Amino acid sequence: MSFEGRLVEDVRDAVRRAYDVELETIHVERPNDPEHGDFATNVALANARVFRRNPREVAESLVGALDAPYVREAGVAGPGFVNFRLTDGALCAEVGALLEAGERYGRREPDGRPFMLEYVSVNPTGPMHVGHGRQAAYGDSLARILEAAGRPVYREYYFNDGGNQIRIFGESVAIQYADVYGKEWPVSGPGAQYPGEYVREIAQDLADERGEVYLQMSQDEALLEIAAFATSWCMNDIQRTLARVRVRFDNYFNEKDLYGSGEIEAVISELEESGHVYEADGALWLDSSKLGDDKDRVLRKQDGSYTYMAPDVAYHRNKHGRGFATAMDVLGADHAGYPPRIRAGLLALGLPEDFYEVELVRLVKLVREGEQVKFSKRAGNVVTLDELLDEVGEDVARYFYVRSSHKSEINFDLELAVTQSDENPVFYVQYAHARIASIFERAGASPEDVGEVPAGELAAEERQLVLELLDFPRVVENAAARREVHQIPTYLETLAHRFHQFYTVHRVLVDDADLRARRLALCAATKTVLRTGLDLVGVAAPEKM
RNA sequence: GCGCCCGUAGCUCAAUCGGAUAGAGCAGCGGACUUCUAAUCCGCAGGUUGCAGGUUCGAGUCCUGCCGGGCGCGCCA
Repeated sequence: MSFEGRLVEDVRDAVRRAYDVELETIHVERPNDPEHGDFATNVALANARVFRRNPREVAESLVGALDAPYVREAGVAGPGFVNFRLTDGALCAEVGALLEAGERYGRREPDGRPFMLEYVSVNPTGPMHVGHGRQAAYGDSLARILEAAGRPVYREYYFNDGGNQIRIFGESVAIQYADVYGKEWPVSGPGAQYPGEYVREIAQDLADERGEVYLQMSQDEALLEIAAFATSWCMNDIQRTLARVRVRFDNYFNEKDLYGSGEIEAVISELEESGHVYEADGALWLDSSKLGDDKDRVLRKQDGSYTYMAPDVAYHRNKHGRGFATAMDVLGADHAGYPPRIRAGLLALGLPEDFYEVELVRLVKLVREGEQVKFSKRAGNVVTLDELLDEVGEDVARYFYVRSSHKSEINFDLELAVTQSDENPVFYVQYAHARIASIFERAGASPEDVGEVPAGELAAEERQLVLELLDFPRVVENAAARREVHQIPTYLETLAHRFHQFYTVHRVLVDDADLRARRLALCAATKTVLRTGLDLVGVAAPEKM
């Protein structure tokens, strides 16, 4: 158990002894100012009313009643905080426990029903762009963090290879394909066409692989096959890019399967039985306005075809049927209108309210030479994720994507990203790791060989470093519970800073055997946590830089 | 107009779900390498946390109202 957990229990005991009162929540935290001790609690302040005494007085009696051998010093401060200072021996022992746990430190064993996480899910009509990159980085990191926090995670990518967008996309490719042979493809309508060089590339590949056949067969038939070729081409492209940024999925779920299995019809009739649907203007509506949405939504259009909502509700229903405790969608902020209607549909089906969860990831604003780059798929001036990766590298991209809260917009200055890459905080963290590796190389030892941690007095920088290391499990837990991936980078930067401070002041490879062993243990522990933390956001921990 | 999200140092962002003197990086200025990697460290400067109220021992954090920005509000996906 962590010090925090132990302290909470011992403070609870102290309260019981002093006042014969049972408190539910006791908050222990690490003060900002080291002068205030290693840990502090505000129980006296928060519960002054319960005790009917002034907070400082309460704090005094709690200090008197506290029985915790690992606490060297407990004192009252400020308006009524109780500050704790731990013994160096206990801190050293904790570092030993950390090393014992190794890669498992900060991680819990997976337990409970699996958590379904859906992310990216971009339509196979083009390459991934920089906005998708952020969703991929966030989603994959969140999956890793949830797993570390003990939730088994199943990662799924939902893709649509039918529907209107795909038809238009197929036609766009067909036009270019015909052009390869100097022919013109008869356009079916005024619909939008996909711009971008990759359309031509697909058409060329199609021509190279299959030849002229599609110019001979019926147009409808040809279009189907061309669209199939094109979407599969794009899926390959997307998967290659994802692999490049170390983002993986357990399953790719195909929308077409929902049509084939009859699940959509089943869901529609179930909704009809629920009494939440009605017919109007020749269409079938869901009374979603009664289920938290802004207005009612159409499920089946006048022409008898479904809106996208029908398969999407069926899809989430399908997730529930597969036994997942939670289904979370990671979506771009431009899809903010989507969750309320899906939620409405699921509520109508009688699914529990907490089954469906959504995290919206803000879009990435691209800046080039101080000016914002407006881009849209339609205009064809997208900056692809691959281009970004070519410029800044995988580690920088992944780290930058998740460094700030997914709820805030980020500006990505392309020029700056390249020219200032040396000052990127990701290198700061990686450098700390490489520095430690270098110490072990010099010592002719391996971090795995570090055994017992000889107890002894710790210098201020060592204390700060140890306390930071011991905070890691809480950070992971917190990041998972709040779905805040950016807490990991924030933590890693603080930890790296603590290490660099320690490194500057204290020499590790000294003659004194105990001191050397203790400092090597500190280094090994830091290295472990840095590597684990970097892994949680999919960034490499280099041995050399 | 309605709904959701966001306004924190010149810039990019944090702030442990109400705690003590709001912190980092970059940019600026000044220091520190004959010793394990100076991609580092230390110091200085930089703030009315958009504005105005409210809740209480205590507010960047919670409530209300404004101001400013983003996104959404299709029988498109």
